[in-house]
Amino acid sequence: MEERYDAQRIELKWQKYWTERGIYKTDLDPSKKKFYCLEMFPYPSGEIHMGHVRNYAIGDVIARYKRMRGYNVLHPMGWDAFGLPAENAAIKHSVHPSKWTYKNIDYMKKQLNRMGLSYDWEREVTTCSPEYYKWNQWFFLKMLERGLVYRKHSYVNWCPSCATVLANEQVIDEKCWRCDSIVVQKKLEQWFFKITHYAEELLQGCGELKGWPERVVLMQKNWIGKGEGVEVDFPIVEMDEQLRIFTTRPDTLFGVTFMCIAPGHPVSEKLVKDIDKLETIKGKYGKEDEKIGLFTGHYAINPLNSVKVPVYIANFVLMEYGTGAIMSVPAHDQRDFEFAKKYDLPIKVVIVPEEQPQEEGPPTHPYPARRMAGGPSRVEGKGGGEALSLDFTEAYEDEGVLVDSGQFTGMRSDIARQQITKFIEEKGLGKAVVNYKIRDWGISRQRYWGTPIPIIYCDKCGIVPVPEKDIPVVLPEDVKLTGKGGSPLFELEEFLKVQCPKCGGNARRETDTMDTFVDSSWYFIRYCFRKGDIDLTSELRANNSESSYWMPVDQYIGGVEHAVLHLLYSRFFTRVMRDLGLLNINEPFQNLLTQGMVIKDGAKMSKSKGNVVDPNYLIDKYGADTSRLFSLFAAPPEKDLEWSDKGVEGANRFLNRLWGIVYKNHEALNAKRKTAENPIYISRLTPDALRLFRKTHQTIKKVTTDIEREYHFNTAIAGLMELVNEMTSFEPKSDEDWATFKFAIERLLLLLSPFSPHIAEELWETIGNKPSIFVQEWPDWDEDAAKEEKIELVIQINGKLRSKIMISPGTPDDELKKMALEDQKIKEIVGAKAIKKVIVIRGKLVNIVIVG
RNA sequence: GCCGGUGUGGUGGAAUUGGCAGACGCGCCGGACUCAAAAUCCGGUGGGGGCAACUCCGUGUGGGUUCGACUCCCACCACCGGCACCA
Repeated sequence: MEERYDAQRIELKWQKYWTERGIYKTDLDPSKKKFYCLEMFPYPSGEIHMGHVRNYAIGDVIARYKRMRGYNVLHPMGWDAFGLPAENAAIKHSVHPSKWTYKNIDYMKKQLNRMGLSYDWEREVTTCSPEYYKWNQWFFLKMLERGLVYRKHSYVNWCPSCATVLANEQVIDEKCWRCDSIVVQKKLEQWFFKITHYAEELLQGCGELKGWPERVVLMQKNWIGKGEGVEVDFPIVEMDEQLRIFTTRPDTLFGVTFMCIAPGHPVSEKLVKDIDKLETIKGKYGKEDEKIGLFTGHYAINPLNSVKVPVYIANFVLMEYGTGAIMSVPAHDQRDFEFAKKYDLPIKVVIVPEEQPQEEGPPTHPYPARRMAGGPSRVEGKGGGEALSLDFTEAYEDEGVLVDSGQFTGMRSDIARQQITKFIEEKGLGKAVVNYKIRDWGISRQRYWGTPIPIIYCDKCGIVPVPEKDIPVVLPEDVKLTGKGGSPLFELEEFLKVQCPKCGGNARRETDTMDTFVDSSWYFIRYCFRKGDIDLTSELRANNSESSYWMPVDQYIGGVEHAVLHLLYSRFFTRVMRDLGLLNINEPFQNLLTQGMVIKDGAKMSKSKGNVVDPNYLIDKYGADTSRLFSLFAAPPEKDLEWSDKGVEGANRFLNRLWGIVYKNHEALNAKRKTAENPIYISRLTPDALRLFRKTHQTIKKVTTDIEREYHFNTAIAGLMELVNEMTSFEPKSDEDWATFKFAIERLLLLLSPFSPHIAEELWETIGNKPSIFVQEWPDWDEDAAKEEKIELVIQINGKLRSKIMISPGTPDDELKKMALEDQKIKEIVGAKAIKKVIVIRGKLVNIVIVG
């Protein structure tokens, strides 16, 4: 054994050993309980960063721990390999995206292996390979058959200089993330996945996500955005048109003083003759800063009270939500209020704050001032209270009591909502409806490096899906990427020109590719099988298929930035696949851990801020074990991790100390076969040895429960450090001492092995055990052995710490009370004062309550 | 604006059910080793007061509940994150 801890040497040694023995290869084994441990796969950008190190260190600890716990663990890794950066690199460096991507994968795979991660590489997924994206196309075709894919015109984010559609997340402050051009809205014909078909189910399914962080579930719920309300038809005066509106506040229907419709609303062109003015409004559509409107000259009738109200075109009304038309109640909606002020429209109050019972004081005002907050107030005088002051500064949007609302006057607003809805339905004026904020998922991208959409356009037959037998539609490689915009596929005749599968005539292929989020929506299902060109659907449909064994994922780990998009899409895809008879689960991810960011100098590490720490440098200098240990020790996984050079050195120091202890004793440890597990030894232990023995059991307990309880690795590692501190001050002399010492070291190495696998494996061998430590079982602790012989009893007087005494655990309450009262210090303080009460918490404390 | 989260020493963070606040690490201070330094090892380290035994204060702020509150309740402040004309 070498005196110096040489991380590089032992890490290479054991990585080679593990790979050669294939100890991470996983097979289906129905006799064992399965555990599917998954980390979000990386985009092969070129190099791993600290975020990856943290993410994958967390996942690896869980995978290794579960394996030692006897689970059959699936722990795979792959590459989210399609995407725009590859195209950018291609243009900049004149390399093909494919070459660039595969080169990056090669390098990053080496980096991951240097971290000593326990992946089964035989299941590696690379989304840009035809054998993978073929199934994107297959799903597309099946969804098309089922009406879950459709094509429509819609507004999309368009970068004029790149000449491509951008995803929402690629638009930063209304600018293109790549070239900083202002992104515009452009109407384009695009392919959509009908995720809204599953909106209700995805919302309901949130209830099943017990193992997810609450905030992520909440973000999903908010994203789906269910709104229950009612649609009401307002007839337009002197026209054969109904204006259908949606509202969640039917209780305010009597307060309608005007109507607004979206500039893109189909009726808008019928109502407005001045097209120029309409275009002006359209130009300001969706702009948050100002509300502008245009009076159409037309009026509509409120079907509830037959009041005639003017109809406006307004830029703030969205075509995409509800019906694209609203009833405006300025007294009870802030936006309507602002609009009414601007265009001098009437404001009619129909809800006032509910009367609160006043406990004291004269009833100077019928409503508590606190709740009025700038809202409407009643003017004293006119008996019935119908006269209301209108000089308030903002809309009153809270609940209250209806006034001036016909037969519903006096009703509480929440009840009125139900009653008016019922009334509308009975009279046939409209119907109760549910709206969702979630929109269908536009998947068309005018990019090259993605999955070709398997569609053919024929002049005679129209839109023709590529027949199933003809997929994959392979992405051609011999293209020229100029960066001038537009898909290079458009220039490629061999790709573009195709025979129509229906009529055999000349036809043209779709040149758009799929959003890369499609790739990542089901990759975790592909991992259930070996890599290669498999017939995925037959594998999925097979009896006792590997997917039914492995799915769902037991633990998913990744950044919170995917809280909505990727996780929502995956939940959607899982349901689609279920309905295609390919899966028998509803939710793909049982438990989700969203790890925090890696922070340096108060900001997320990023190249533009120049505060990145290169994992290569870290592993070169300290080794993978130190790097892993630090990233797990510095903060609990779900919190942000503040980078600290000194902290890394601390982690390294700990491993060095451990190495030193073993080095100092390795010959003796190797010679001594026996460990202290045998109770005969225990009875003969010296007090020092007994203390170490007890600490060892306590540490097993602590580390195990810390891992089980919310993966609190930071405190688990702190426990390991305590045990090492204990060992440092222990000098074995007798056989019993050595047995105790060896026992402590062996347990420590087992407990350390998921965190810092190489050094644990090396020292395990050094002290005379056969590799691999990872075929060992996770150690158990003995509750009795972990128990302290004497524990401190805290004695408080009136809740303040006044004395401590040593007691035996299990001393009865009466005894504790007696001991506390007899304590010298306590006697002095209590003196002659009367004792009101004594509270005894068994094994912990006694609190004496005295007067004065 | 709406929703959610977080506030603990010089610092990253502990504290399982309301029961010793500050585990463990970093830093700092002192000591050992050394010609010296680094590394390593040993000891100390929330703040104020006291020679000392000891004592008072202390978990963002202000209240409350309780024998007892970092923990529960109410109000507020600060920071972080998500959504944002969603009718």
